[in-house]
Amino acid sequence: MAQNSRKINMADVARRAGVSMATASRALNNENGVAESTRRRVLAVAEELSYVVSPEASRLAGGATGRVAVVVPHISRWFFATLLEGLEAVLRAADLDVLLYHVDGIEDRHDFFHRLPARRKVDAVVVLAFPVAEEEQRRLELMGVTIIAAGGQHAPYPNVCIDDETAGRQAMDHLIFLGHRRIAMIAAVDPDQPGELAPPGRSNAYYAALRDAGIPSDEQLVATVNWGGAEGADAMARLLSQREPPTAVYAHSDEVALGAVRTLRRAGLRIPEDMSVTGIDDHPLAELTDLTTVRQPVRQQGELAGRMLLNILRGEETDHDVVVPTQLVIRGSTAPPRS
Amino acid sequence: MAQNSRKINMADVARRAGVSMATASRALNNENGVAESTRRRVLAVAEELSYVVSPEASRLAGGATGRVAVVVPHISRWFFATLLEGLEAVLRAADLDVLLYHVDGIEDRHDFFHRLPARRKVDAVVVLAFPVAEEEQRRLELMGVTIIAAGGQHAPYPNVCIDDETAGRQAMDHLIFLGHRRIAMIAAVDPDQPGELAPPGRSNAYYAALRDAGIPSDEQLVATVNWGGAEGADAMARLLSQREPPTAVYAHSDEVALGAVRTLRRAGLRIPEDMSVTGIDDHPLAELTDLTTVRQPVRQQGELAGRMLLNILRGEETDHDVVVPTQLVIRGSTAPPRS
DNA sequence: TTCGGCAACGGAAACGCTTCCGAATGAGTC
DNA sequence: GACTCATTCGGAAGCGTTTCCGTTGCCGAA
Repeated sequence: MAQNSRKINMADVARRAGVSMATASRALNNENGVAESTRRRVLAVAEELSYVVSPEASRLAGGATGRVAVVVPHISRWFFATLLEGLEAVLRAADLDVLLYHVDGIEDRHDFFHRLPARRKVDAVVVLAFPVAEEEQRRLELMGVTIIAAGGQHAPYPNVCIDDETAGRQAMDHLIFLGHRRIAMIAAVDPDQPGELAPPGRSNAYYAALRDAGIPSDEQLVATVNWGGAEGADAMARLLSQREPPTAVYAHSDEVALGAVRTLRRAGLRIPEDMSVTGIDDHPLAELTDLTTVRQPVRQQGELAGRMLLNILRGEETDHDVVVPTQLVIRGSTAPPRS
Repeated sequence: MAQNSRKINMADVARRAGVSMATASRALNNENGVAESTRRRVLAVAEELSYVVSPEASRLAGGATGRVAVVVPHISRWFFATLLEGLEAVLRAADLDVLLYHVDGIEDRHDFFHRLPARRKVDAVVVLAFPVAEEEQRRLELMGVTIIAAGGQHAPYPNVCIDDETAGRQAMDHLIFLGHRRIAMIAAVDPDQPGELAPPGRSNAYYAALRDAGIPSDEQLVATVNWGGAEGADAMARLLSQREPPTAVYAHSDEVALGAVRTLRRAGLRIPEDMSVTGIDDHPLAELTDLTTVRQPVRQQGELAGRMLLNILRGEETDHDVVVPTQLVIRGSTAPPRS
C-alpha cells in the first residue's frame, strides 16, 4: 500500500500545478483571489494525487479545528443515542468531526471536567441532556469555545429541549380526563447527577395537574427511584402494597413505565382494566408494548442543536432557546378506572 | 476570561522552569532522559500555568494523532450504542479520542467510504458491527491505518464477536428440548447492508438444529424481514395466518421478538402457553418483558475491541480473533407446547 | 505615453511542537 | 588522577499549512 511513494504535501501539489503554495492553499480552500482556471488546475492535481490537506498543519497555521466535542452520559440509552444521532448527522453534513466524550458516573464526570481532555481540540462543545453544575461550567469555559446544550434545560447555554412540565401535563391531564383520581407518580432521578433530583418539570406537572383538578395529592402515591426499568418495577411493587392502591400510574419515562408494567403483569393485574400506565418519551418499544405516552421528537432535538451550533460558529443570527413541542400518544395502556 | 494573557506555549513553560524546550517536551511526555527533579519542576510549572500541549503541533512534529475513528450504523439501537460505550471507555482511559462516524443508510455509507472524511485524522478505525464490502475495504486501506472490527465477523480485520451459530443453537435447542416441533424463524436483515442477508450464523443454527433433531424444515415457517420491532410484528402475523401455525418462534433478535409478542398478545394468544418466543441479545427490555433469550456480552465486546486496538497500536502481541461466549437465559416466554 | 489601480500570484514568516545529535556533567574504574 | 561511559540536557532542524505583504502584469483613463 503505497509504501513506495512518500507522503505528498501541498508543496507537491503546488509544484505540479505550477503555482506557489500560497496559491495552492487559496485554491484548495476556495478563497478568492485565484483565477478560476488556476483553481481548477490545482484542484485537478490534488484529485489526481488524491491529496488531502493535513488537518494538523492547517490548524496549526491558523483556522479552526473543524471538530466539536459532544459530551453525553449513557450512550446506550435510546434517548441519548438518538439525540446524538441527530446531532451527528447535521454536524457531519457540515464537515465537522464529532469527538465523543461519554461521561458515565460521577467520577468519570469529575475527571472530564477536571482534565478537560477536549481542551485545545475542538471549536465547540455540546452538552447532551444533563445539567452542568456551576463549578463545572467554570471549568468548561476555561476551554474558551462555544458551548451549547440539547435535550435538557438546566444550563445557561443556548439550548434546545422540550417543556417538561407541559409534557407531564399532557399525560396527567389525560389520566384525569379519563376519570382517575388516585394517580401515582414514579419519578426517575439520574443517579449520576450531582443533585440527584428528578426532572422538576415532570414532577411539577403532577402536582399542578392534581391541584387544578381539585384532587388532593398524597405523598404515599409518589415513588422516587433511580432511572431504569428494574427500578420502575420495584417502585410499582411498593405502590401496589398500599392499603388503597392507585388506579393509574404516571411515570417519568417509558422505560420506568415498562418496569411498572412488568410488576403489574406479574401481580396478575390487567392493563388498562385494573391499572392505567403512562410514560414519557415515546421510546420505540412503547409502541410495541402498547404504552400510552407523551412523544418528544428526540432526533429532531439533536438536529436542531446541530443547526444552532453551525449558526453560532458561522457568526450568524440564531435562536438561543428552542422548545420543541410534545404530543400525547394514546395507546392501549390507559382507560377509565373501573367504577 | 483570560483575554489579557496571550496563549501560552511550551516555550513559556520551558523558560519558566529554566529548561530547554527539548527537556520540557520530554518531561511532559513522560519520556526518559530527564532527571526526576527536573520533570517535577516542569510538570509543576505546566500545572500552574494550566498548560496543555497543542495536539496539532504535537502531531505535526511527529507522533500519532491520538484519535481513532469509530464507524457505526444505527447509533440509536441498544446493541450498537452499548458496543460503542464499551469501546469508548477503554479508548478514553488510554487517552485516545473517539471520532464518531455514523453511517446510516446506503448513501451515507457510500459517501463515507468515498470521501474518507477521517483520512489523515486518526491512527486507527474501528468498524462496529457491519460487514465491509471488498470495494469498501480497498477504500479504507487507502487511509493507511490500523483497522479492526467488533460485533460482527464479516471482515478480514482483527475482530471480536460472538459465534452467531452457537447462539442460535442455544435458543433453538432450548425450544426443541421443551418439545416443540413446529418452530418458526423470524430472520432479520439489515436493510442498509449491501447484500441484504440475515446473519447467516443465526439462520444456519435454525436449520442445523432442526436437522439434528430430525425435524423436517418447512419454508412456510421462515419469515425474513427488515430489522425492527414493527417488522417482527408483521412477520408474526403472517406466521399465524398459516393453516398449521407454529408453537414456538425463534427470532433473530430481541427487538424482533418483542414485535412478535405484540402480535401474539393482540391476537389473544398467551405466552408461553399458546406460543413460545425466544430472542437473541438480552436487550435490557428483554428482562422487563420476561423474554427468554440468548445473552451476549455487548459492552464487553466493545471493551475487548478497545484493548485489542491498544495492543496493536502499541505494537504488542495480541489475539486477533476473539469470540466471546453467549448464554441462554430462560425466562417466562418459553414453555413446553400444549399437548 | 504614462500612470493609478486592481486582480492574480509568490516569498517567507509564523504556528507549537518533537527529535536528532552533540555537549556537558558526574560517577566509576584502573 | 586520567579516562571511559552513562546520564541529562540544549540547539536547531524540521513537520505542512496559512497568511501577511509585496510584486507582477494588465487594463483603462488622463
